[in-house]
Amino acid sequence: MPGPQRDERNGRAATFRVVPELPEVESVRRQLVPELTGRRIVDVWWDAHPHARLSDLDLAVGRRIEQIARRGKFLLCTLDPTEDGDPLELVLHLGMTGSFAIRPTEPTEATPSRTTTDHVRVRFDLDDGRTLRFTDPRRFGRASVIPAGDYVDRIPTLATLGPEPLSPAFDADVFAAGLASTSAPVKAKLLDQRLVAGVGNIYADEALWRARIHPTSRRVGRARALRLHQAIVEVLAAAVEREGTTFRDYQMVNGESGRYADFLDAYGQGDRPCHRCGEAMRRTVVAQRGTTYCPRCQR
DNA sequence: CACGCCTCCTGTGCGC
DNA sequence: TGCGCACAGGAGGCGT
Repeated sequence: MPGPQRDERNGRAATFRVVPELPEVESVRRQLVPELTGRRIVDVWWDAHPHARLSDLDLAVGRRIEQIARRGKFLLCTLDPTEDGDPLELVLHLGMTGSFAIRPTEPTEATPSRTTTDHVRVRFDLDDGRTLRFTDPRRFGRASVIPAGDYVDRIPTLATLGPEPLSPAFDADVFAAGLASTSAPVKAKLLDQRLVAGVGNIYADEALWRARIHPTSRRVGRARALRLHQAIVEVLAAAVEREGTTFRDYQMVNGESGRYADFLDAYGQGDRPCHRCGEAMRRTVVAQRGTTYCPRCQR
């Protein structure tokens, strides 16, 4: 699951968190499936906060988790139908800093005092004596129970979410047409979630580097769009295969400076030589997001 | 509608 | 040592 990682930038070590994107969320999903499928939720607690994106979680009490699917960066848990036959759905989003843990259920009298500092935002007590904890320091995550599939009214972003990039629904021609009919920077369109689902800041930079497209490019012709389509699929598929581990642990080389493994070619590579042409990678801001690219091979 | 800027939040690094 | 500030970003809101 996403967690603190080592960074080495300009000779200084730093820690930061891996922001979960499609591969990381898929990895989390695969870990949750064997633990949660078939389990009944017997009690729920959640953090009341003015801006908490947590809603109607009490509706999950008494329900059984039937399936855990993923759309983009969302986890979708099907709950069994209510007495009147309406199936419910638990929608989860990790935001920037969300993570899950499954632990033995603690006695209720032992828990309240811990809630302010441990950043646990939601607890789902399960019928097997364990608790699913949703921890989210920055509160950008979300957890909502909705009538199954009622995205248009309840979670519009899900209703307008683009195709899954690792499925046949991600059509190259549709993608190219979508890029052709816009004036926004191509990176903004990748982050937008409507052209393609699940791409975030890291894999947007990686895919653009691989396709040799400048992140601020506002005119992406068909040939480059097809290249980018292919790059998105390759970058995400490779990351899913690595179980969403975006970064490998910081490693020392001959007792000198450490470096990333070769997983990342763009993100976080500012000032380093481009893995393809050796030019110094450059850092800028696109769509209010830190962006790294090669000024020579990405035009 | 499309685009793009602003805000939510908090841990962390860095300058002084 | 400690203070204050900048920075990180997914998604939602809002102004143009």
